[in-house]
Amino acid sequence: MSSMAIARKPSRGEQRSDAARNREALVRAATAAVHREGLKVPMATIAADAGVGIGTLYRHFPTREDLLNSLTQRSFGQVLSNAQAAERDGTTASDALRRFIEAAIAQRNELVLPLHGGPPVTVPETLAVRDQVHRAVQRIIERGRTDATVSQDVTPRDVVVFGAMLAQPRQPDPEWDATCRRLLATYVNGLKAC
Amino acid sequence: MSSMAIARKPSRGEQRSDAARNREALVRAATAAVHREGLKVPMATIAADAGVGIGTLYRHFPTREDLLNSLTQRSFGQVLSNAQAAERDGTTASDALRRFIEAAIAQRNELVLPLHGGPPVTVPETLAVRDQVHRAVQRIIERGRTDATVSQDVTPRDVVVFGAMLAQPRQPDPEWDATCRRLLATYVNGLKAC
DNA sequence: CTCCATCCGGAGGATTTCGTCCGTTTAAGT
DNA sequence: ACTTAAACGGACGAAATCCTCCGGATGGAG
Repeated sequence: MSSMAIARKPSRGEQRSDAARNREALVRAATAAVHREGLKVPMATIAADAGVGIGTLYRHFPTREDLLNSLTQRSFGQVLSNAQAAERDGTTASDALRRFIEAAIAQRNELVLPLHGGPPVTVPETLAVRDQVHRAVQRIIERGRTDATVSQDVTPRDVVVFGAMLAQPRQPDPEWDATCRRLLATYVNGLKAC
Repeated sequence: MSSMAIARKPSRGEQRSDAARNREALVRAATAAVHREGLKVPMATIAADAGVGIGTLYRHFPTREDLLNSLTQRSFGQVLSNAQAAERDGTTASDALRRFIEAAIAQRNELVLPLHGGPPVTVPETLAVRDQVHRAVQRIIERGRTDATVSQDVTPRDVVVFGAMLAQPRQPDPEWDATCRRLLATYVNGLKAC
C-alpha cells in the first residue's frame, strides 16, 4: 500500500466494452428465446444462444424478472420512438395510426410486449414510457377531430393494444403477412365513423 | 379359471364414470393452468388443481402434447359451434361475424387456441374442425355480398384470427372489457367498405 | 509493458420437474 | 354381496434447471 491514491479512475456508471457487448448479446438472445420458447425458457439456453457463460447472464440480470423487465423496457422505448415518428410523418390522423402500428409489426421480432402471458409491468420507469406512448397516440387521435379520419371514441389504449396484438411473433406462416395487412386495413378503415 | 367365458363384457370404448369425471376435471384444470402459467406449467400443478394424482394425469394424457392437443381440439369444437350459431342467428353478415367474435370473447377462459405461443396444430382431426370453422365463416362473409355489410376481400382466417386475438385471456384488468368492445366495434365497422 | 479492477466462464450442490411402476381402491356387472 | 377389470395415487430414480461461487482472463489507464 505504497503512497496513496488508489483511485485509478473509478469510471462511475461506465463499463468495459466486453461487458456492454455481452449485455447486448444477452438481450438479443433473450428476445429470440422468449419468442421461441416462452417466458420460462431456461436461462442456460439464453446464455448459450448469446455465446456467453451462465455466470455472465446472472451477473447482468440477477433474476429472470430483471431480464424480462429489460426486454419490455427496451421494447416500450422502441414503441415510443415509433409513436413520435408516426406523429411527425403521418399525413392524416388515421395515416399516422397506421404507420404507428405498421412500425410495430415490422419490428415484431425485436419486441417483447406485456400482452397475453407477457411479463406484468410493475417497474415505474416502464410505466412512465408507456404513458408517454399513450400521450403521443392521444395527440394523434385528437388530430382526427379536425381531419375527421378518426372517431373521438377511440382511446390510445385501443390502438396500442391492437398494434401489440398484431406484433405478436408467430411460427412461420406464409399467409400471415397478408392476413396482418388486411386486419390492419380493416381496423384503420373502421376508425373513422365509429 | 373355472368353467369358461372370461368375457365379462369388455365394454369397448366406454369408461368408468370416475374416469370420465377425472378426465373432465383435468381438462378444466389444464385450461386454467395454461392461461395462468403458460404452456410449460408443471404437470403436477395441473394434477393437483384437478384434485387427482399425477399418475392419473399421465394415464389420461401420456404426454404434454396429448393434453394440449385435447385442449385445442375441444376449443375448436366450441368455436365451430359458435360459428354455426352465428350463421343461424345473425341478422346481417356483419352482425353474424360480430356474434361469432363476441362468443369467443365470452368463452375466453375456456378456450386454448393455437395463437402466439400456442401449441402448433398438427393433428389432422383438429385441422379438420378448423376447416369447418373457416367454411362456416366463409358462408357468412358471402352473405355480405348481398347485404353489403362485409367486403368480399375479407377472409375467414382474418375473422378467426381477430377473434382469437381478442379472446386471449389476460391478467385481470378493469379496462379490458371496454377496450375489447371498442376494438370489436371498430373492426366490424371497418368490414363494410374495405 | 504493467497492473488491477472488472468481467468472464462453468463446475457443482440444491431444487424442481419428469414420467414410470405397482400396490391399493372402486365402479359396475352378475 | 361378490368379483374383477379398470382406474387411482403417489413414491421414487432420472433428468433438467437453478443460481452461487471463485479461479482465471482481459480491457484499458498510466
